[in-house]
Amino acid sequence: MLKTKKSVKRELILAEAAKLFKDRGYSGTSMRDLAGQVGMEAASMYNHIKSKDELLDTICFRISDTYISQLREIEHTASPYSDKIKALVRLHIQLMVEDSAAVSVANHDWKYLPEPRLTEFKQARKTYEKGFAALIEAGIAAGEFRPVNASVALFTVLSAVRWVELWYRPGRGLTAQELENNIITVLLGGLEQH
Amino acid sequence: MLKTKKSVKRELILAEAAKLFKDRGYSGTSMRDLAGQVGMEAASMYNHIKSKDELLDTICFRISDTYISQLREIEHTASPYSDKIKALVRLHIQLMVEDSAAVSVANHDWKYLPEPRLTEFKQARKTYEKGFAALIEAGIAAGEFRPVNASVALFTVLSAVRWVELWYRPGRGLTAQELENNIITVLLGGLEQH
DNA sequence: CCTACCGATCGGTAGG
DNA sequence: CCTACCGATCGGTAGG
Repeated sequence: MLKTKKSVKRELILAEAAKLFKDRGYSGTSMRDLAGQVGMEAASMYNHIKSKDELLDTICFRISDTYISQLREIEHTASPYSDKIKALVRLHIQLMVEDSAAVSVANHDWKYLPEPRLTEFKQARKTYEKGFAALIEAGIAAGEFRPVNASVALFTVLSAVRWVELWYRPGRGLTAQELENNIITVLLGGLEQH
Repeated sequence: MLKTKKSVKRELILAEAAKLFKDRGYSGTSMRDLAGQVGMEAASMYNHIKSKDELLDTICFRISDTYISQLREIEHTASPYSDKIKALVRLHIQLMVEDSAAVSVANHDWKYLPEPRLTEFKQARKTYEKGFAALIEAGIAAGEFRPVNASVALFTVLSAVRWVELWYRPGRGLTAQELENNIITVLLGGLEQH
C-alpha cells in the first residue's frame, strides 16, 4: 500500500522531469524547478528518487527498450519490407505523439548520462540502427527499394520523424493518422510525381 | 591593428563556444570550460565579449540570417520548383557539413536566448518556414509534386537533413556530394521503386 | 590578460 | 515531507 503510493509519486516526478528536461534541457533544469512542478520541496523528492541522474537514466532507457522490443517484433513478421519500414515509421510517430516529452529527452539529453550508462545507451541505439538498416538493405536486395545508400536512407527516415516532437500539436488540424499517412507518402513515395 | 587582433580572438571564442554548446548544451557549458578551451582565464574573455548570452545570440542569428538570405535568392531564380527545393536541401546539407557546430546550436540551443531576442529568433524561423512551404505549395499547384500536406512535407524535408549533424563525418566513406545526392533521391524520389 | 572575489544557485544530506 | 544546511560551482566584476 505504502509502496504503491510511493511509486505513483515517483511516476509523477518522472513525468514532470521529462517535460522540464524537454523544455529547458537536462542541465537547464534544477531539482528546485522540478520540485515546484511536482508540489514539494527539493529535499523531499529524494524519498522517491535516488538522484537527478537516475531520472534521466530511467526516461532514456524506457524509450530505447520500447524501440528495440518493437523492432524485434516487426523483424519476425512475414510481410514485405516496405510494410516493415512503414510499421517502424508509424511506431516512431505514435510514440512521439503519445509520449513526446520522454522521446524528446531520449533524443537530446542522453548525452548527459554518466558512464557506464552512456556507453550502454549508445550501444542500444546502435543495435536499433543496425536492425533498421538491415531491413532497408534487405528491401533493396529484394528489389522493393531504390538502390540508395542504406545508412543515408536510415538516417533520413529516422530524422524525418523527429520534428514531429517540435511542431505537431494534437487536434490542430491534423490527426495522428493523417500525419502518419503524409509522412509515409513523402518518405516512401517521394515528393515528386512519377 | 589592435581592433583586428581583438576581433580575431573574439571569433576564436565564438568558434570554441559553438563546439562546446553543441557537445554539452548551452546550460551544460560553463565560461570556465570555454576559457580553458580558448586558453585564457574566464575573466579575461570579458575583454572580448559582453556575456555568455551574447555568444549564443551571435551564433544563432548568423545562421538564421544565412538561411533567410539564401532562401530569398532561390525564390528569385527562374527554375522548376523541384530544383528550388533541391537547392534548399543542398544548402542545408552544405551548411551542416561546413559549420556543423553553429548549425547545431541554432537548432537546439536557441531556446535559451533571453527575450526579446527569443521572440525575434522564432519569428525569423517562421519567416523561413513560410517561404519554404510556399515553394512546396507552388510546386504542388504546378503539378510537380504530389498533393501532400505542405506543412508535413516541409518539416519532413527540414528534419531529414538534421541528423547529418549527428552522424556524418567527412571522409568516412561518403563525400558531401554523395550525401546530398542520396538524401535528395530519397526525399524527392522516395524510397520505393516506381 | 590575471588574481581575487561577489552573490546566487546548484545537487544532495542530516535530522527530525 | 520539511527546515536547515553543506561544499562546489555558476556568470560576472573590480582593480590592476
